[in-house]
Amino acid sequence: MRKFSQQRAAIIEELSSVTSHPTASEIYNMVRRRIPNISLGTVYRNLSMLADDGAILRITTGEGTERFDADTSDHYHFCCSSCGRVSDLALPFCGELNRSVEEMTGAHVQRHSLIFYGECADCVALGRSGTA
Amino acid sequence: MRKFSQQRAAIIEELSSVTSHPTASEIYNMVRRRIPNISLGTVYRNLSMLADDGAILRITTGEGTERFDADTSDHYHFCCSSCGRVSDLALPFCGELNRSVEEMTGAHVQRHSLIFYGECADCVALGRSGTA
DNA sequence: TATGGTATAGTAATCATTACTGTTATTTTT
DNA sequence: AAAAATAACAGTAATGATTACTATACCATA
Repeated sequence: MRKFSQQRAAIIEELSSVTSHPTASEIYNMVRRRIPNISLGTVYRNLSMLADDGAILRITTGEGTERFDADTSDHYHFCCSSCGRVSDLALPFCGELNRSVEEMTGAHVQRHSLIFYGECADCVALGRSGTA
Repeated sequence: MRKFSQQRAAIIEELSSVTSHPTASEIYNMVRRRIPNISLGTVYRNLSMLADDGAILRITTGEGTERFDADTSDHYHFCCSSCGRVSDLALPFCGELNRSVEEMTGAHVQRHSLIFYGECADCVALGRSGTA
């Protein structure tokens, strides 16, 4: 049975306290304020376990590093190519898509990931472009 | 102006000859049959340039390594968690989604990526599960 | 044929992530 | 509540994909 460690609790709490979809090392720095000698490996291991359990979401944007989200409700993301930020979208979730793909392919579909890429409103306003 | 090198031509040709969405090192091995001393760095650099130019597609599945696709038409992908294969889906493409997100957020949306995850029909039939 | 620009091969470096090892914490059993 | 069993930890080393670097080679044009 899975044991309840302070480290795992702190990771969940810190991740739940933000909406910024932090990376593993950002979470590491957040948790270190509470548990100064926590190991980066511990953060990675717990994030993986939690994501595998479905307790948190792992977001793969392709911009180098994985990001994590404590909000496990079905939703989609936007990733800004200029500042690198990832934000939630209030787009309706299409659960039926999974069923469509199953019928179309015979595969067993577990989930899908929909990510939009571009320049966020802030970056557009500031005239930034291209450079992360 | 961008120069047309044999290496780049070979990379495009090899990638166009398959529908398997190979990784950079798979493409490296394919091209090496024709240009034995081509460098892995050359493959990576050309794949990046081609993807940036929109001449090929870069597919980020989150299963460790990036994959590439010579088919640049708008389409979606399925990624099998058991065998790791990535396949094309004949799902209708929703270009209007980009516009919706723009109106909703004020961002400038360039593209979106929709990937389905699960166990492909072959793996379901063979009773494999979980292990890549 | 000299010049400037782009690409290349080969190698070294980077960086996110994972694996390993001996120790500590948590749970379960007595 | 002590002991036994097991999961998790800290710290560090290893892995592996990707990028950067450097000196050389190719190609076009003046």
